[in-house]
Amino acid sequence: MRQSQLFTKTLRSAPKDEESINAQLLIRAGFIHKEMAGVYTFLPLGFLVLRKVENIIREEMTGVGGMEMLMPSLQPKKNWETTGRWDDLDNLFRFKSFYSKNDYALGPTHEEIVTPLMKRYIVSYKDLPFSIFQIQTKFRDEKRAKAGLLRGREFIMKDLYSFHATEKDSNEYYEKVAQAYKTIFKRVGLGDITYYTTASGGTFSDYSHEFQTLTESGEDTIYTVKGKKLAVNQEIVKEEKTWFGVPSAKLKKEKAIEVANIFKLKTKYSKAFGLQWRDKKGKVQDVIMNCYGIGLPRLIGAVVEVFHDKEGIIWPENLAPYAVHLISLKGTEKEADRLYDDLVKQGVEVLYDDRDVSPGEKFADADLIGIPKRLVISSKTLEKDSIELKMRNKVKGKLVKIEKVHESFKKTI
RNA sequence: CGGGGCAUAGUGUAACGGCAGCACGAGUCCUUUGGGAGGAUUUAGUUCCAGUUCGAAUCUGGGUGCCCCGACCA
Repeated sequence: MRQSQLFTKTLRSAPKDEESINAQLLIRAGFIHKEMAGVYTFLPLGFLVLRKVENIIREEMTGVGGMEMLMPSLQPKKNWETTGRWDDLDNLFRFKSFYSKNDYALGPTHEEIVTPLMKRYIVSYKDLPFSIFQIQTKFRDEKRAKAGLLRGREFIMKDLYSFHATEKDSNEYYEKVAQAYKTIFKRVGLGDITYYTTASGGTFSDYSHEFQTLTESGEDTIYTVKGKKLAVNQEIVKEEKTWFGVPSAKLKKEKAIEVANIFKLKTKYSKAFGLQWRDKKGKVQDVIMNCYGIGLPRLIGAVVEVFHDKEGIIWPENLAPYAVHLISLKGTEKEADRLYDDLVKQGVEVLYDDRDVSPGEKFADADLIGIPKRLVISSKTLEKDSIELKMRNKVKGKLVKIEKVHESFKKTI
């Protein structure tokens, strides 16, 4: 991508109505645009990041056997009445059609769609187990949208639903997906600071777990167990005296963002909709369900909250919109064009700053946008038949022979 | 939903109740090019509705929007 063609511009200062770091940096750098509180447009740069996250999640969900599909956001009132959530779920978007006067919900989650749907397909023990997932826009009428991408009213979520005959199978699969989630957080660069916690929701049990990423801007408080990759939610600390043999008083208090949440739904929804299966003797039993969610924008927001400095974003390699930011300084247009074409041919994702602006502006924008590798080509570097490579997370760069980069970027850098 | 705050050009910020100004951005021209360059010139704004007043960005009332704290968060 030639930066001169990119229609978004960077902003020197953040809009004054954004205080969260993720929103400030993502808006300034031109990744997102706020349409209203809790609702953002993903601009070209942001969309590339979104696609990266999406593909990582897709790979891992497919890896645990999830079959991808797509369910509707627009949903009938009836299904929500069946589970009682039309009245009980306070952040459910509900509205009436102007013409037909029918009531609709905008899906905040999809148990009300997927459970009755599966009645068509689940009949006998032979049909179980399996899981499906989608990556789709959710709507939640949050009383208070906040912190940029961390809590929106419209956001893209990956939701996986699994269907089982037995509790044992359900529990085993639950663990399998939890492992896949750990891999996802590792791949997006948050592995070291993301904790698998027992959630506070509902009964104190193993019904539900959260993945909490440590960061100062987090809205949750968790207690971590020293030396172990374990953490507990605040509410549970109050209820329990010890946790994995550690006295509650000795747990370390930390702030975190809830980046994912998984639930054992048991038979709650299958009972509501009559989703059942027949065993070998023909006996009818309720299907056991689990669900597993990750909010994509929130995950991106969390990554920015964790990886940034004064100058801007520092993308983990797997999420960066481009692998390389190629910057050409005055008088090197020909060489830079040639290198850009070669890199594109080699399949390298490159943002090429070919704009006619001052070097300082190019460097400042590169730092703000936060692509991991920066290549600068200038008359200085060309004197040494070289190009300067600087990593976004390092202070100093180094010279690399330009011919080698022409031959193979991957082998050289 | 309770509490607090804010609303002026694309962005950031000024203006006693009396001509809406500055910077950045954007456009044009010239010069400049290793850490947000300089000159000339152009462009664009008072959240909405009422009220008070000779006169309102400014005062009053209401609406709307946004931010923050709390509550909530399948």
